[in-house]
Order: sequence, then C-alpha cells, then structure tokens
Amino acid sequence: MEKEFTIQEVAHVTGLSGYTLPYYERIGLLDPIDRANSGHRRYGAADLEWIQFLIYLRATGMSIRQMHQCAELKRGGDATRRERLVFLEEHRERVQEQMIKLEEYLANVDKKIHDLQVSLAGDDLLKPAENLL
Amino acid sequence: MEKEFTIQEVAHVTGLSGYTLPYYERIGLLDPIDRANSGHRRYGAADLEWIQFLIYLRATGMSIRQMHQCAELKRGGDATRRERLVFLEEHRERVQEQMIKLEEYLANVDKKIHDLQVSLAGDDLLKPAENLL
DNA sequence: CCTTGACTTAAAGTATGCTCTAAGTTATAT
DNA sequence: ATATAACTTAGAGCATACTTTAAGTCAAGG
Repeated sequence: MEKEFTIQEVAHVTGLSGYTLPYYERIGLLDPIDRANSGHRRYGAADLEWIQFLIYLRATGMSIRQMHQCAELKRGGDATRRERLVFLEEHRERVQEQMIKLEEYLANVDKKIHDLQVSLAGDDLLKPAENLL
Repeated sequence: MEKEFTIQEVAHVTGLSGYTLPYYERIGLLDPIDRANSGHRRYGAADLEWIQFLIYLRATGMSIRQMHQCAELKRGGDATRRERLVFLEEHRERVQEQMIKLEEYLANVDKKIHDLQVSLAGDDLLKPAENLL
C-alpha cells in the first residue's frame, strides 16, 4: 500500500503553505490529488516528487505560466519527453545567462562597496592627523 | 556647464521606461530632478550615475523598499557612509547565498534533464532492434 | 496660428503569485 | 456528546513593481 500524506504533512516537508498546495492544484500545476473518504487530500509519493520538482523550477525563476506548460507536457506522458527535454534545457540556458548577468551586476555593487571602504579608510588616515593640532 | 538629459534620453540609455523614471522619483528613489523652464525634467550626470546604481541593486534582487532605505542613507551624506557600507555588504552576502542556492536548484533541474536524456537514449537503442522483426 | 509630439500630474489599472476569509464539513480527544 | 482542530470550497484580498490613462501644458515646424 502506497504511503499517503495529509496536506499539513506535505506543507511541512515541502515548505509550501497549506494555501499554496490547493492553489497549485486549482491552477493545474498538480493533477487532482486523491481524497480520503472524508474528502481530505491524501498526497502520494509521486505527488511529493512532482511538487519538489515544481519547487526547483520555481526557485530557478520559472514563472507559474511556464510551470503550467511543463505540467501539461508531463500529462502527455512519454510522447512528450523530447519536448520536455528541450523545454528544460532552454530553461537551464536562461537561468545560466541570468546567473552570469547577476555576477556582473554584483561586481558593480562590489565596486561601490570598495569605493566606500576606500573613502572610509581615507577618513581614518585623516583623523589621527587632526590630533596633532 | 553640466550636460543635461531629457527623460526620453535617460529612458533610452538606462533601459528604464519613461513611466518608471517619474515613478522612482515619486517614491523617493531619486531626488527631485531639475526642471527646464517648461517644467520638463532635465537629468544630470550625477542623476544618471545614481539611476545606474539603482539598476544594479534592482538587478541583484533588492526590493524597492530596501532601495528606498539606501536612497535615504545617501541623502544623509558622508555621515552615513559606514551604514551604507554595511547595508551593501549585507546585500552582497544575501545575493551570494541566493546564487549558491540557485546553483543547487539548477543542479536538480539538470538531474531531470539527464534522466530525460537517458530515457530517450534508451528508446534509440530499442528502435533499431524492432527493425529486426 | 496651429498641429504634432514630448512632456506634466494624480490616480487608476495590470500582472504575478500567492494568502486569507467565510461558511461549512469531518476527525479526534475528552 | 462535544469542543477543538484540520480540512473543504469559491472567491476576495494583498504585496510588489510597475504601467497606463486622462487631462492638460509646452515647444517646434509648416
């Protein structure tokens, strides 16, 4: 028998909120989750795995819209594997470009940090000189 | 005489829109920009430099709220240099941590890419075999 | 002179991604 | 039995960061 998890448990282990999980389901990022007789959601291991993958996509800056595309491809099964591969490779490429740009921008912030450090060091040299008066 | 630029020119060189520039001014990221007799904005070189710096902060993920804090510190002049330095160093630290996490998440996407590649390569091995029937 | 285009403002609207509310149902512990 | 906690839904609300609109001003060319 497949282990099943409550929404609370899934929220806890994934870090997503108890609001976000039904939200993701509603907008089609998750297939309809199985229910207990009570009507309460029972997430399976496969659901957890897919949610974790969604988190990786999200954390690498993918939009909900694109994640939805990705979910649709997954629904296409094996037939869409090639398409999914291309999709993920393109995403990967965009993220890497973004990381390179991020490093460039950060280098500019670093330059400002350096300027401030120099400016403050200059003060430290002047202050003792003032003591000579 | 200091060279001055129209909003259109500044929008062009910075990549910000003609909407965003007055917006940044309104919310206090930019000091009030000098005006021509007509009332039209005339940006100076110092404005351009500051705008470019804002762009670096933004591009490294700083929120408008934090950029506003930074603008306030700048208004404090030399007295706030030490504070500004700390502020930027903290930002730098956060960005670097975020970049490390981003790499981790991307590695997980890569794993999925790899799985798909393997899966598809498996198909390619099977197909020629089918030709033997 | 008058049209065209660039500019001004305050305020409303948009896109994204959640997050919360309200009203009701179900499960659990005493 | 009953209080409490966890869950359900549709739909409203919120935070962020712009973006657009509307109504009006100003400057330059024909």
